[in-house]
Amino acid sequence: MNVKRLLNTEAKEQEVVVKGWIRTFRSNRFLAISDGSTVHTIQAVIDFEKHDDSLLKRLNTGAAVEVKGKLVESQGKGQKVEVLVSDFTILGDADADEYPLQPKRHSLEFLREKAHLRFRTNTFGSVFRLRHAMTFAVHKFFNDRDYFNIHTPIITGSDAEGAGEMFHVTNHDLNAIPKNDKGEVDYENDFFGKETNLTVSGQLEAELAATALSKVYTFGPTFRAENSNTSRHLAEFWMIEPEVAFNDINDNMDLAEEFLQYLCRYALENNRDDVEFLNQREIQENKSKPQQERPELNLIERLEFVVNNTFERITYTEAIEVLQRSKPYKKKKFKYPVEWGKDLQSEHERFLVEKHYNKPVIITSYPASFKAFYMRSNEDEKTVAAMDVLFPGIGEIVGGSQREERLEVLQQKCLDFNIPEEHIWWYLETRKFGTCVHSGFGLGFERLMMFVSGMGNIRDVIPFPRTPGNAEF
RNA sequence: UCCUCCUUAGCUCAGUUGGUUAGAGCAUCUGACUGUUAAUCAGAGGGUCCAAAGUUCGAGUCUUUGAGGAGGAGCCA
Repeated sequence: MNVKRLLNTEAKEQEVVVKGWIRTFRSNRFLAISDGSTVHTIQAVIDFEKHDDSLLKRLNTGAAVEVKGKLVESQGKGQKVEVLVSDFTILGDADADEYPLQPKRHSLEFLREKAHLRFRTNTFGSVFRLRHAMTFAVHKFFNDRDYFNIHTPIITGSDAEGAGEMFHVTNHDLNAIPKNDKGEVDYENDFFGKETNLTVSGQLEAELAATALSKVYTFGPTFRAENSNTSRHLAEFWMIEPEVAFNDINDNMDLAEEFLQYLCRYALENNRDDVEFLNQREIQENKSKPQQERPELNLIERLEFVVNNTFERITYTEAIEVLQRSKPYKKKKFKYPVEWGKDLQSEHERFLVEKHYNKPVIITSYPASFKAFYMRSNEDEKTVAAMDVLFPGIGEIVGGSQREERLEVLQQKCLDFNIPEEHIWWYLETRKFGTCVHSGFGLGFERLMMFVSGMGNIRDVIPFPRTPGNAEF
């Protein structure tokens, strides 16, 4: 039985076996053992007079142990039950001189460099249990609503997405790259016979499936070779992309809102221990920050806020008007200009979400010029049926749109965006045969994880982050 | 890629205007104590002050360059 189940077991002096790793050994008597099944440890009480001193000395933080004994009600105050140890075995030593994790606070930066061991801390244990729960909740949400999970390719020959810089995939000898007559790289004789990359989005392929299975979603790894050095970007991340036939942009917004609320509620209801631990961690961390930088709501309050409030829905044009009427605009506090046709900057989004509306905001109908080719043109022909969901502290957590389903309009867009039709002939054929209104969006899984865990750096919500200059482990 | 900041003991951090032998807490080791909750108490050991070059009688402290890290911007999820 694991620690999580043992802690919820009635103590009747029954014989139990616990295997796990030592967190602390206090007073030569009290062993706190974690097996990762829960944020809590189980206390094992050792009668030190009955055991060899040299054996007790090896009960260091980090060592793997097996203890046998009776499960009894605890005499102490911190826990309900504990194990009265009759026998214990040290399965794996952890030399206290060398083991880097001590029963004290470590910085997240330090633990990031010890990513192979950071699973053993309370914080990362909670984060990664929560990550599993969110993964499960994503699949449950869609499965319960008759969606089908589609595995879109990770290696792609499609270069039409334009979502960002791509990592090349090749089998060529990089020290002697074969060139063709024109002096260009000879992809014809490469493994796939054409230029290939790691996917930046499964959306185009998901659309193919949606135009037959109606309701589909992808949940897979995504790669961007952008040189982005921020706390919100990774070179390798996981993205969820639902795509739904016959949904228009409003249905799409409804879906995104319901989905995000479901996930936040799931964390609160099913991972209460971990969320509460992370809530306390954040409160402790904020104590050392100046009052201004502390969030108004704590983690649990923020999750409850999302669950209990509808998202504000405004158009890009309305957002510009709100910003132009705002105090920071009039006092010239914004660094970047606010005018129709200019993209919203982080400072503008933050103002709308964190100051003006003070709740999640969905912005729609962006000018076509700074959105992707596949987004559906609105009647005004200046804007497209795009939507961004903005969250406090995170910024853009969801980006999506109604897709352009009219073949001629899409062909014209390809021309405008310099996308050769022969590159995406297969995509265009969905518009040629039985085309239909359809919509979808992308949710960055790690951005969601930042929100539900309260972690401020995206590198701390994925086990082994991939960022520019770092692919350790 | 750009801007700003940081790098001092195993970890978290102090270190004043450039001035003798660079400090604290935790961890480690030795001992005491033994129903503790990051146990407590006493003592001890532990430093290439990120690297290189420079200014200076003298550099942890000032300058330049480099490396690593963080925050912000851009791009986005």
